[in-house]
Amino acid sequence: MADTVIHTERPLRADARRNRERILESARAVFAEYGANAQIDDVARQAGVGVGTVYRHFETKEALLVELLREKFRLFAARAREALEQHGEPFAVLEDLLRRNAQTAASDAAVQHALAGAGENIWMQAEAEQQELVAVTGLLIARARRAGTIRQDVEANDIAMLMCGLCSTMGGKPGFDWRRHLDLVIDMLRAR
Amino acid sequence: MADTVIHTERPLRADARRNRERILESARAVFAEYGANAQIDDVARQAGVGVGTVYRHFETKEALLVELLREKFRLFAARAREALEQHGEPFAVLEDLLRRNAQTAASDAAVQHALAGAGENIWMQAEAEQQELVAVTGLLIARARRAGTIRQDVEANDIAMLMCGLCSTMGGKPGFDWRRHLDLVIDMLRAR
DNA sequence: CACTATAGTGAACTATGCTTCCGATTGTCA
DNA sequence: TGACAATCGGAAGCATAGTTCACTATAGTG
Repeated sequence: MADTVIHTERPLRADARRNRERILESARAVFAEYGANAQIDDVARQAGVGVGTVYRHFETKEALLVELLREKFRLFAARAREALEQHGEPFAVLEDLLRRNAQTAASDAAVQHALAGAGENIWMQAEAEQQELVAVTGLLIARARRAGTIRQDVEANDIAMLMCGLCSTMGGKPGFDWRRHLDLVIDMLRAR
Repeated sequence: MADTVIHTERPLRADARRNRERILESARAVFAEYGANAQIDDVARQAGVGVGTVYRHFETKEALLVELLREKFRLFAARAREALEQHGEPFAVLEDLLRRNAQTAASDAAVQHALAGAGENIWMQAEAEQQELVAVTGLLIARARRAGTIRQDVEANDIAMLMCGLCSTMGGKPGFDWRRHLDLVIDMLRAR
């Protein structure tokens, strides 16, 4: 709503388009490494532009973070759609998807932050993309359910919650090994 | 370590003792309701003391949050020890414990925040208490394992991670129902 | 009851980091 | 190429919230 730009969008000037892309690129890197606490100034510096330029392209810092989270959800959804094309054993396909997504989340502190619970606001603003992801995941689950290889009572939102939970263990708390934990969780999802 | 006060502690003056208790009480309430973002000023106001007084008792805001988290871990550990005394079916005892702890976490936004991944620093400073909790949980698991009612490959840290994960789903993200999720998780822990 | 060490108070200070603003630049188009 | 609108830059402006400190109040003690 707040970002549904209406006024007929004229094409961006060449330099503006270039800068917008650079800013997103740097933001991806900076927030991935330092989490949502990284500063706009850092993003700007890394992109080789002034802060003002960042603000020309993104209303607020939050808007930038939201855009990045949306990107990630879109990526996850795209992967899920791909998975849907595959003809292997449905549970195995799902498992592979989860592992890949976990790996992606593990290398992005901002995503962990958003999924792990803090960053409510940001999550909310990416709801459409998240819903889309849940929808596709639902199809994958349905298929595995039909094959009888996944617990019958698992729903798409459970997968979402488990992945969010997994993200909350990625921060490096001593004794916590998310890979091991993911192995367990995946095995727990299997049909008995 | 950082808080192992050495200089022979003389007993607090009566008003100081009273205020310290009031501050903790208010902090529990305020942080539980508004999370770790609540302000020291709010804690002070609620406690009916000046900010300076809060700082007389707690070096920093973080120190206060750490103390509260420690309290929670001590509570969880105490419950776990109680559970160890009980003679019911070991898995059922563990299940009951998890449900009660989840409920406690659900009513405390600061705990959710700390467990869900943000608040690394705070978590680290409560490590001793957390380790103690993991240790006792280990005993409960061992018992259930002997009874053959829990998955043989579950470890105490897995329970910890699952609970942290659960906390990350409590923030009220649309479509996420932590109670339902807990039911699933608990059932997934059962021996096949 | 007087004295003093301990404790309390809260306005002021400070640090951090997001956001704005306006003069300088630069693409675009006639 | 000239003109101008779009864009950029980054110092300065603000807002927030944690923390300090100089002064006042009071519990404990002889």
